[in-house]
Amino acid sequence: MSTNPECEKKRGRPRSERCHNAILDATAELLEEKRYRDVSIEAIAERAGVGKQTIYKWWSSKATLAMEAYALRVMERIPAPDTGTIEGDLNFIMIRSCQVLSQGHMASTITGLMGDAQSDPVLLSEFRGVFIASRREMVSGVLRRALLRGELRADLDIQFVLDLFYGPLWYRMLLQRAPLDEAFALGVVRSLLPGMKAG
Amino acid sequence: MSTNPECEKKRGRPRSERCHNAILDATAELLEEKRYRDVSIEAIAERAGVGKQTIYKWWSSKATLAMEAYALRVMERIPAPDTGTIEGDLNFIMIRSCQVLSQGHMASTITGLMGDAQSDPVLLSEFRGVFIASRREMVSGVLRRALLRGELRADLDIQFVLDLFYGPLWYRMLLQRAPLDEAFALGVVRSLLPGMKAG
Amino acid sequence: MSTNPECEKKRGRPRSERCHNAILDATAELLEEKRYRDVSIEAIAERAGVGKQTIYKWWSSKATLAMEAYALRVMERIPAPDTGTIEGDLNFIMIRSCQVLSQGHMASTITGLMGDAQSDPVLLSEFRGVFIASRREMVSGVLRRALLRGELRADLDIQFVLDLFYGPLWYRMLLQRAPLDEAFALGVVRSLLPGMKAG
Amino acid sequence: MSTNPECEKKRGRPRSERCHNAILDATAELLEEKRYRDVSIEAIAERAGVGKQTIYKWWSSKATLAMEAYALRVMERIPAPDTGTIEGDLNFIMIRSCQVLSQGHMASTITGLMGDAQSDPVLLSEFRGVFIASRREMVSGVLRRALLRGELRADLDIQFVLDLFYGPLWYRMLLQRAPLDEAFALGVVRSLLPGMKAG
DNA sequence: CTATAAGCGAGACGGTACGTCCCGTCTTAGA
DNA sequence: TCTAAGACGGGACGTACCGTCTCGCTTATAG
Repeated sequence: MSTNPECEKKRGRPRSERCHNAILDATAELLEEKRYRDVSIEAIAERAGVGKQTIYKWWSSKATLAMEAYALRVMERIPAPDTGTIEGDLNFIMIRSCQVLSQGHMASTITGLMGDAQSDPVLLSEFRGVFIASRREMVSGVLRRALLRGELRADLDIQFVLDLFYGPLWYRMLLQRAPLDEAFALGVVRSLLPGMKAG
Repeated sequence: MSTNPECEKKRGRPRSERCHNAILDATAELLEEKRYRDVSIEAIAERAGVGKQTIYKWWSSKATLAMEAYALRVMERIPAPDTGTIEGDLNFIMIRSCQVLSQGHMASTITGLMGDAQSDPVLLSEFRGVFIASRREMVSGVLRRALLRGELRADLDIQFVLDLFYGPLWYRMLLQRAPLDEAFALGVVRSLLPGMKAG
Repeated sequence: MSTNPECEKKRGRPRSERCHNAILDATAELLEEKRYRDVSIEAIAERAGVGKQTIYKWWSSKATLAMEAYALRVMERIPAPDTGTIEGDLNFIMIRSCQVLSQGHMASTITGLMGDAQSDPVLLSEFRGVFIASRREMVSGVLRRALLRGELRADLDIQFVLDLFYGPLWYRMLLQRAPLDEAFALGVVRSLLPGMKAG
Repeated sequence: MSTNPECEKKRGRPRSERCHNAILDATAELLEEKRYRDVSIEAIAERAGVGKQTIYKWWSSKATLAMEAYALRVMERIPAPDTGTIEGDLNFIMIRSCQVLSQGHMASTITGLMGDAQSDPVLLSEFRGVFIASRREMVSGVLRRALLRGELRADLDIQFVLDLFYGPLWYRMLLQRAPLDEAFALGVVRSLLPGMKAG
């Protein structure tokens, strides 16, 4: 994220923390005000009271910047649950995820990022890292715990289950065909569990 | 699709079929050569040997044009199967879908369209109509047939099943975390069927 | 003007008088509403309720059309005087000319026409014919009458005098440095007469 | 001319002198190659190897740019004479002016500028400043000198005389009815002097 | 206590594409 | 055959941002 700051030698004026934050804040603000597409680097720079070069210096693209500024903090709103049962855990996660992804320009930002990422493999993997991996790992942990408890089939392909789990959520978010409500969340979990349960 | 064809009156020079096609062809060509983002209306006009205005006259945006030019013809490559069993039908559809969506700049185009569509409800519903609805209806027919045959639970929520069916596919296509191969296709169907089957 | 209508044979639908006038009226109206530059053939056609082609059929350019529609009728507002003395005649003409050329978008139209005419010798000579020649001839007659009366030097170069007479008027109109008022009109005549008078 | 040079502050990258000149040169070149009307900002930018925006940044219109690029340097070709007599001075100025205004696309450029200027008071006064004022002031000086020498009537209205002096020249240039030759130049001076001389 | 080296704001710059306007030509149907 | 309507290729408009490039100023460490 925004290049490694732990440089061996450090001559010259050190990076301004104030400006770093101002840029991230401006980006987050603008992404809440308007759609990803309509947020320009130029506007971010102006809002942050910063030269464009300063942005380009630390972030390679609007996408990278947006991920750090906006997306990360959003992803963190879905913490790892521990209700004791796999059903409870998954329900919690799915309901929370639906809530978070329903908010504001979330869908616009995510699709925008995806669009940019399709052009750029590095960016795409960064995107996966930020938006996907951390939540997948969290759910992964939940599933492994359930396995240990003997709730789930021993031969479960966790990565594949994660695709089945998150797929419908993203699909609905992007298509906006129907709301990401609690009924949907519970339905997804209920439908997947039969194929996962032990016995 | 390129404005309504219900031309009650037909005064003035009629729309040129040649130019209509030239534009669609040029668009399709360019979308195969480069990413959605990098295809400009200007380039389409030049390739088609057409004035920009002529494009703007019939299509409101690059997205609308791209959908008509490129996407439609791609979607048609997934015909309705009839293997006799729900398992066979769904496997066929999913395998074909994976193949089609893996090709060329497909993912880039779709994400680009989605990005544009997030800004514009009209466009989004048009997008759903073109890319989603027709295939959903096709699968819907397959499921209803299986219902009549008694293969599936009578209380099945077909629309919801469709989300579960297509969700993982789109999720993988967009994230490019793993390939859309046959193993994946068969796995999705195998995982969903237990929760759908009668008895 | 607008091509000769007295064609020998006359098969097919005859030229519509209504539309001819509608075009001229629309042009005149628009030239009174806005500057020459800002009047487009397209706007004239629409205002006149006429196809563009109909305009192009009868007039070769906006300039030609404008001259016929607007300028001619203006020029006719400066009739030939006969006060009995050269001084009286010239004063009358100059005062009237100043009045007419001060009105509305007159200057804009004339400069616009001139601009177009600089590119096109045919148009320029047409312009001279419409705007210049008729008034020059009128003044020419006035001068010749005065010559016969013995008021003026016998060796007077009438064409040259006309340049001196009209030059300052156009110069002021175009530069708008100072108003085309009566003082100016009388001043011009008063200044030129000494060099023209007999004896 | 090209926005104020009174840059109190000078933050940011300074204006490129090279590009400033490249634009002016390109404009002058193009105005010598073709008519004012046919010179586009786009062509100027391309010829100068410059972005369009850079032009729009420093000049508000093609007219302003043309004046600075082309007209100014032309006007300077008519220096103030000092032959000792008013007749000699005026003859020199008029002959020179006729020569300069006869050259190339001069008439086209000037009429084009005038056409644009009729729409825009600011531009018109700028036009007067560039094309008119400096030469008028020069002639004004010549006349005042002659007044001091007692050659001219003490009550001479200099501004008015200037209209009489320059009017016929512009009139002929624009109408192209007759050439701006030496005979014409001498004729104008000869005709005006009687009304100006003292005694 | 300088020198050197970033970081930073400001903003000029070459460039690409945008969406619009109007040009002058064309192609229909109907008068 | 004329007309209204309007589609069409084309050219230029003026604007918005892109990413890069100077500048002068500021703020550090290294000599």
